Amino acid sequence: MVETNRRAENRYGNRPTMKDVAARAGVGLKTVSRVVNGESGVTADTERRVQEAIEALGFRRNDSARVLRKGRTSSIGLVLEDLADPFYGPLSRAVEEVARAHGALLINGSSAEDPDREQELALALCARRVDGLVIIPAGDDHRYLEPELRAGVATVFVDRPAGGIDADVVLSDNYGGSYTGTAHLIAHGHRRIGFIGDQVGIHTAAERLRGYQAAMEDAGLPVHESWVSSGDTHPERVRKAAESMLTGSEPVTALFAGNNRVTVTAVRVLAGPGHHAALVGFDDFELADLLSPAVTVVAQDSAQIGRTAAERLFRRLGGTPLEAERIELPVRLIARGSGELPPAG
Amino acid sequence: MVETNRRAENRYGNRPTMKDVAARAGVGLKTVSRVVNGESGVTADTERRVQEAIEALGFRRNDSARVLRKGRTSSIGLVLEDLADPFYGPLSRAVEEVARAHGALLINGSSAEDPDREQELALALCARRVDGLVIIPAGDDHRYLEPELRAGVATVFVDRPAGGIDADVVLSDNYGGSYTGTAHLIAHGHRRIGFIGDQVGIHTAAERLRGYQAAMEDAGLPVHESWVSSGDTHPERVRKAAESMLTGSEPVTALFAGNNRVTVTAVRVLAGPGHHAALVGFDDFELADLLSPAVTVVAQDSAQIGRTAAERLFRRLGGTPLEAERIELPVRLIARGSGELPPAG
DNA sequence: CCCACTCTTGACAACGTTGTCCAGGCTCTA
DNA sequence: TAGAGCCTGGACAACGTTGTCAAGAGTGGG
Repeated sequence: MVETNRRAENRYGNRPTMKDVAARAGVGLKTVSRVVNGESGVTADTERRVQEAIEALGFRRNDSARVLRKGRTSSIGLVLEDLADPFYGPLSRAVEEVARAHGALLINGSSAEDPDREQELALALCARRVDGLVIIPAGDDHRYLEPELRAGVATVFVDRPAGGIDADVVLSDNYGGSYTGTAHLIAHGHRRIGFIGDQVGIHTAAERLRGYQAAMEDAGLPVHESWVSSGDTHPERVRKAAESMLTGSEPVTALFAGNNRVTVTAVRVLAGPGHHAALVGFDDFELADLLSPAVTVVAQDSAQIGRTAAERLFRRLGGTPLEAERIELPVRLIARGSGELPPAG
Repeated sequence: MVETNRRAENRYGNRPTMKDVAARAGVGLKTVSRVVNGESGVTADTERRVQEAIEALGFRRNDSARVLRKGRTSSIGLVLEDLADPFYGPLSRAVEEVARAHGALLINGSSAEDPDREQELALALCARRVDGLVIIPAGDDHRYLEPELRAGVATVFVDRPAGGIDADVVLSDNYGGSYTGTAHLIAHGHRRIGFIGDQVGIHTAAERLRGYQAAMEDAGLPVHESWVSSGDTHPERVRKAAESMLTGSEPVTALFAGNNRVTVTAVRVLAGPGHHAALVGFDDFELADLLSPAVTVVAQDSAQIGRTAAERLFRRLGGTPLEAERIELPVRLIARGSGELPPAG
């Protein structure tokens, strides 16, 4: 009686177990296990009886118990910034596809760019004993993962290197892409070019800024301090930054936007009255080609990044011993028009 | 020796357990459990010793074992069509936020609109013993979930009702939205309006088609058979459909696009030379306001849909007994210009 | 006809955690 | 100072599964 109560309270629905199936089919526990896992060594007749019992009871194997016994969960974790960001959708999907090909499920969570939340999430995933982790870092100290790495949790970082630990990282050629994009503007006659990017604490943002600066310097162009704006990518801040660059005492004739969100805001500003400037943005986005002018971008392939990271992770899981490596993927300048506007005042 | 080997082979890294922590701290197993779970009844001194041992060994509780014992996983599953689709990003994120507020993790997977894959995923999630499921159906028979529902897995469907079982569903007013969008075109003088939608087997697609037809009928307008095209949303098919409607013997002067992917393709077609027509699309999309003409849409709030579904799910998990319910969320016509083009030939 | 072998089957322990329950030591009061 | 009561800590079983191992049934060859 007490036993019954406890079960009814604690557990949902009191699901049938292999024991129940075994009892109903009149076979041993292990035989049920064999059938459920498609192992050999069960006669057709026995298997049929077991299958019938499974059907009748609506049995479904409890993977928690299985995991406990086997030590592998066949699931991997993905910590990203924001699932709703169009950059991460394809990335996440690509990771999922690779995981699926390896028979693994994907558990993911958004850090909302908060380092504490990143850590909380990553550790929660480790507590679930995911086999591996793909992390898009929000923070810059990942020593909290040391025990996990030692315990064999395969870990690959994406978009930015890990801080304080030695781990794989897959990222785009941010510096080179930014350099190329800026050079594109210079090649079309621009000499006063503004840069609006994300907070410099973020690795990608810093790299992209560096690429812009190098391109300017290599072209012998000065960079007026009012031409560089780094900070959060909130539309209002970006809008103000863009407007002051376009109307200041040293007005720019072109803008380089440090990421997709900045680019979109920049497009909106430039669509406003009286603002004419060329534009190149980092990250491609849907419909960029249909705007007028169509927006020239430095495109990174987020699906490719996700795929690369996930494949690396499964190679590690497969047992291949690998040194921590930095894998840099190329980016591609897609010229569509907005970068070719002449710097006519 | 044999024991050691087995562990080293099967398990990753041989993580420390509470037993190891207990041994190192010189306390009992249960005391470690108490410290880890923040339970009372442990002196400050004992707690400190245990904490030190945890730090030193890099112990992290194994949630699989915990789940096995407790019967609840504090995780929910989300089965959607494609994480990379911009409609599902915000939805997924919203579900995640609600889950987070309830201390649960989100496991998600893409069905790729394949019913078999949907089932495979949903059942895999059930095997992990997720506490609840949010499903965007790809198939139309969900009786395979009956044992799970009986076992207490809270389940909420999104976007389309479940087939063959009695379950909650959260969806947009597809019929009404489509009716309103079509009526908007009619109000601006269009009499020959084409409809391009997804496969009619899909509930939302059928409802939207119905809305279009009703609006036409209520306005006393005939619907020429060549004006309706249903099928997959592959750009090439949509492009052909649109072009034949625009250039056929009964050319349309306006298009109603049944979902965001169709809308985008339609925009591309209309941007081509010689094609002039008004356009209203179902689903809003980023930058719709920056195109020329800006695209008028019937917008559904995917984040709101996700939030509503997840909240419903957690109310069920909280123990509130609820009848299966159909929750229909309103949609909103956002007039931006492309719907107001006059039907001038 | 018996032995050796194979094939099927089931008993049992273990995975790492938490709930139950009891023991021992302490404090406080009469 | 003895007894009652409280607080801390630990032994043990159980969660549902799988790996190990051994027993029993059946088969074929000598």
